[in-house]
Amino acid sequence: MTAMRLRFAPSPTGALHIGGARTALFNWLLARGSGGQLVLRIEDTDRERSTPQNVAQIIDALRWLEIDWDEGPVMQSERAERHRQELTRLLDQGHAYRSSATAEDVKAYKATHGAERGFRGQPEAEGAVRLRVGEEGATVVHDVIRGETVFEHRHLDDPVIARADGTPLYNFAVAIDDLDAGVTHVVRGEDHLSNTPKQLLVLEALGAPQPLYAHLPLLHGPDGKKLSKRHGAASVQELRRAGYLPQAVRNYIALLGWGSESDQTILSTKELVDQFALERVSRNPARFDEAKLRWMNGVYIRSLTPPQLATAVEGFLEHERPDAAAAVRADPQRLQQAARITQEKVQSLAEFWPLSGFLFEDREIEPRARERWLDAKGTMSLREARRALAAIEPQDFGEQRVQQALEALVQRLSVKPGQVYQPLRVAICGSTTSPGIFESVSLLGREQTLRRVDVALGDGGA
RNA sequence: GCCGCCAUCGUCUAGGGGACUAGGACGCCGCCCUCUCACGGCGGUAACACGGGUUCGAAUCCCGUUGGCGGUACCA
Repeated sequence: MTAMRLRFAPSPTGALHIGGARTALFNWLLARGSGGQLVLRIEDTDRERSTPQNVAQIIDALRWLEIDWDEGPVMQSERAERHRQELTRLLDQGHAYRSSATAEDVKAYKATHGAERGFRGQPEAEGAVRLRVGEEGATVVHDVIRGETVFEHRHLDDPVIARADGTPLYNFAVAIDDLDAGVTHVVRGEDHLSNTPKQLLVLEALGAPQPLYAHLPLLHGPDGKKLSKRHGAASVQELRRAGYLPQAVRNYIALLGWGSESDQTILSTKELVDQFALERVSRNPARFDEAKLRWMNGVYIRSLTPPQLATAVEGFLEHERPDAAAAVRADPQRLQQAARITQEKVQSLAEFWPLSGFLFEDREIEPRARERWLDAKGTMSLREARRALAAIEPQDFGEQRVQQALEALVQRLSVKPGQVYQPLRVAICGSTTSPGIFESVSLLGREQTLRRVDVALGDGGA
């Protein structure tokens, strides 16, 4: 594959959304797969909505996703001189003209000339700069994903490419920037397809070479509407906060609008790089389905070694629950063991603390759990369990020994296992769900276990 | 309104004229495993938007309709 020059060019008007993340990923996969480069450009020419905070947030999100770039970030606003230069050329050569026509004027024009008729302004001394679009002919967008789309010039308005004060507008700046950056492939969302002829026309007026285009299908929320907060985690930041692993997010969003030839669902980043091809990208819009991401995240969590999971959990807690992070950091050994026994029970990093935090802190017993399992019968079982566990020497308090003791008790009492395990579970973790009871008890340790049982029994502590 | 893009299970998709009684994954349902929750295993549910063509033959090609989406800013 020949090396491709790609670019990811977000506008810093908000957080990096899932759609933007996918665009970034696709560009990155192409760059890495072809031995090419990826340029990061920040399109901040919208002075109203662009903020440095958003820039920082986008860069942070890309780093978290482990998507890196070879050049940039290039600030579009810092290229004003270049833009002005080319704008002047266009004006001088008569490819563009100034016009004070407003959106209202365009509307009025269409009312008399027909709605499908492109607007043509009269050159004036002042006003915004419009690119002259010919009456005849058409501009054809050759899209790697969609094939050819023909835009007839007579339907196109003379687009405004710069404000009256000379500052460039998107469709102009983007054409110049892609040109100067030597971009070979413009891979972006389908919402830009209608913009492409304008950019092509700018390039043509400049006598400049044109890149290849690939317009990705748009991403929607579960209801088919535009993705928004309402749909849960819609930005990369939110995904991170929800406890997803970056590699899982990469795998999942790669599958939105693309599928490997082998029909594989779980693909490592290397496999993604090796297998991704623009030619296999779908033309249909896709919906973001968090249920599948959750499942996939679980698969990735289970594929981690306990030390790796421990590290991920710690990083997550540091970000989301500093208090819990401190507790967990105080006992790295236990954290690793906790990771081991929790691994197959969670689908996100966020579930770790609720499920296994009891290994690091005392917890109130949930009222419903107490009601259900610490009644007269449960209390009796719990006393028996306490006795059985107390009989184990502290240094023998391993999983096997705990299991033996408890299983023997179940047998002796001739009750269902749950009749012994559930009250014990509730006593040590405050809830009816936890990692396996033998592992949990053993990890908690003899002393802590007995103490918590006593508290639950009302025999000690408070 | 106008210009344009798109249309296979609920969702992501495979499919590029006969291999399709339409395959995979998630979800959902059932069974098994089982100390809770999960994991895992097995099985099941479920789709070619509609109408015309073209063809011996269409999910696959063409046209139309409908629907969804995008653009239509001195936003990006």
